[in-house]
Amino acid sequence: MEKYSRQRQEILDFLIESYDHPTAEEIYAEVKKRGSTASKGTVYRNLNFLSEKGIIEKISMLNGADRYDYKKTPHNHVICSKCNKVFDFEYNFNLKRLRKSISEQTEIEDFSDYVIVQGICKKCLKN
Amino acid sequence: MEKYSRQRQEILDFLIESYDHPTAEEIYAEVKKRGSTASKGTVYRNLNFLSEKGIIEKISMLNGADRYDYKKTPHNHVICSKCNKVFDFEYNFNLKRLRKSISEQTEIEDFSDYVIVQGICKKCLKN
DNA sequence: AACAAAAATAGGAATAATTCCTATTTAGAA
DNA sequence: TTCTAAATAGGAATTATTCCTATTTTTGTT
Repeated sequence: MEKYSRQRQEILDFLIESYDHPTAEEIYAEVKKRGSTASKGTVYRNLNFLSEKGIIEKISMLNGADRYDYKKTPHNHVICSKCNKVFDFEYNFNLKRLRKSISEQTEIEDFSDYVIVQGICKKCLKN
Repeated sequence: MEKYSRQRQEILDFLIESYDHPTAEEIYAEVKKRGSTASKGTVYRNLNFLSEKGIIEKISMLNGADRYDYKKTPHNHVICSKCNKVFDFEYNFNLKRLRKSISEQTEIEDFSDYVIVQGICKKCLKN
């Protein structure tokens, strides 16, 4: 019996059409611009709600604010540790084998269906 | 011409013998306990310094403070998204193929030599 | 050993990101 | 339409981290 408030829907709608992994602040600014009454607290609460439900993904950054991504099709993330830009990539990890290996070595049992890699982007390499 | 101050050395020494990916706060508390004069600012400054040099790794958390890890031998991290515990694991990713694939799909060119996976640990699954 | 310059420190203020609080409003079920 | 749980607004509070500046330390040079 989910109560989907107007605000929650507006936040989700924006994420669905976003392709650039916005921060909570950016999401707040954009939905406000579009006329939403959502407060900052509401934005954070809903981002957490949606990511706990597995509808969106919260991406933890090495520096600066977390970013959010609607889970369209399964994909992985690679993050530039200098400028914080997040890129999507697809890759056929052998997930079954990977999970087996991890659960043999650690206490982790339930897995995300994506992987995170860090690196440095072309632009930042030049500077 | 590296200047390795006493404080920097104390911080690094503690990380070298740590196996549990402590936060800056925990590192600060522990080196203080051992008699270091290091201030919190110094701890943060040195953690950033050491991770920029590639000597330690800064691990970005989904919630709560970042964690730090001395780079002993190359290994990957899997993080429990509930309790934030970080586990090490080894896995033979085909890094060459993975990197080629990522750089074909994104702007990333320079890569970290490890991968991050998220999941939920046994203990948290029970609750 | 003494000196100078660059680098690093202490300690606290400032900032950034996020969560928490409470009175009010709203969504959805009956 | 009414009721109640859930959600909201808006701001205060908290947490994590960076920044600031006067002082101290380190290291290379004599």
